[in-house]
Amino acid sequence: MQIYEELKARGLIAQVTDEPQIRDLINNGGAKFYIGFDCTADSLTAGHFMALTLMKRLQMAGNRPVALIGGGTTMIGDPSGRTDMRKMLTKEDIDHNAMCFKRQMEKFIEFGEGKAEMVNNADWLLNLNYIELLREVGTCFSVNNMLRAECYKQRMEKGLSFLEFNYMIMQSYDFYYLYQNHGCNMQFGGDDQWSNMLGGTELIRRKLGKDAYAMTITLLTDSQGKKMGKTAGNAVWLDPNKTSPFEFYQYWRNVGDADVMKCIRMLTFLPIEEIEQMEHWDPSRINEKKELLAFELTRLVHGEDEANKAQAAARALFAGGGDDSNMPTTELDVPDDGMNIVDLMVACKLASSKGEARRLIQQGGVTLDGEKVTDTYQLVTRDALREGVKIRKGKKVFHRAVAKA
RNA sequence: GGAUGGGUUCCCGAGCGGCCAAAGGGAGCAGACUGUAAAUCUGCCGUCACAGACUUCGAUGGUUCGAAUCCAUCCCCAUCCA
Repeated sequence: MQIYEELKARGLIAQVTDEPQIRDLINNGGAKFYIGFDCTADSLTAGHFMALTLMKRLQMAGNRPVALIGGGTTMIGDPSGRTDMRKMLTKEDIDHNAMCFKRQMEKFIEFGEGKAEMVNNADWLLNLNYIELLREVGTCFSVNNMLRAECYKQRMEKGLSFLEFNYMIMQSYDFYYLYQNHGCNMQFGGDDQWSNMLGGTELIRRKLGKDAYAMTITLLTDSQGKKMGKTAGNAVWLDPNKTSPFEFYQYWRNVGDADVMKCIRMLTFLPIEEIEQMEHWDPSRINEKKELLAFELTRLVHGEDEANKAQAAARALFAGGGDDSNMPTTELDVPDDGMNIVDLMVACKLASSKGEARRLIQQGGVTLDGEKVTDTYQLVTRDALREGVKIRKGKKVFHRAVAKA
């Protein structure tokens, strides 16, 4: 099976500008494609992960990936899929974030001579001259058309600033620039990027009379149509300091039944034939699939060792057994007379306030070393903490607290 | 620049002088049921020294025994007019 067919079989392709051309191009390794990443945070998320896997898949098929870090576009902020303006980031924050992105990507994709390239659009966007730009590319954009784009339509009611309105032009310019200076003939992105991407192919056609291609990947949504890769409104990060490998594993271990196969198909590198086989597994093996998904993804992001540890920890905790050495742990400075359970929970970030910690205890949701906590004043001695105690919040959150040596 | 309607707790959205830490919904958390799933039901859902106290309703001042609610100024947003 060739790469285009494989992507299709995995359900990754959402929209394409010219299917026969694109198929031909990527199946023959003739594409040099880019994906842009706006650096709005200091770590990539599970959402970006899919884009990274796509780069890798295409790279394995002989195509050349270009990872574009949006040091320039982040200065503006993409209004697509947003109901209000993004927080404005400072140049320093953006640079810092771009560095973090770079480091994470390098772990996953091979950069270097003849391999993947990494560019930062700050390098060309930041020095643009307003009047020149207007005369050069401004003439190629029809405001009437832009306003018809879905991404702006949604914003017509809530309000859209001129700053954000220009995002599409900047992204289009990126493609135009990369086409000319890096030989990029294709752009990939999430399907919320579709109109921005078309802006680029259009610009290239008008300015250069050449064809460039665009293709979007299906956003990973759960069976209810919600974007995946978030817990409680927070992103699942790829940075182990922000989302530990254990938590990362757990996120995927807990996906809904209806979403497992979709995730395996879209995110893992298991051969497509093997995945088709799994479709026919007995329904009782559903948890096997979830473990497989969680393990595979953790392995890809954090490495084999971490994946093994996370899996061992999860099995120990949920299937009984004693190996709790890989549980998320907080080291604390403990006073001589010990710590109150409530304070302990706040210190371990298991509760965001003491009130919340108390509530959890009152509702019977807290277990300390296997014993249900009933008293909000319960003291945990320093000796106990020196050994380390196991706190369980609810059904699934396990945490170890240990006194600093 | 003018006219009108707005800015309420994570989000949407009621409240329009005391009964308001503020209806309702969503999200989230916990409990029950389960399979570390979904659906459902129950409870919780500003902070603390949790009896009670303290801080919050765009900002700042003011009126009042008392303000999210009234007044003034300012900032921001939407719609229409320029």
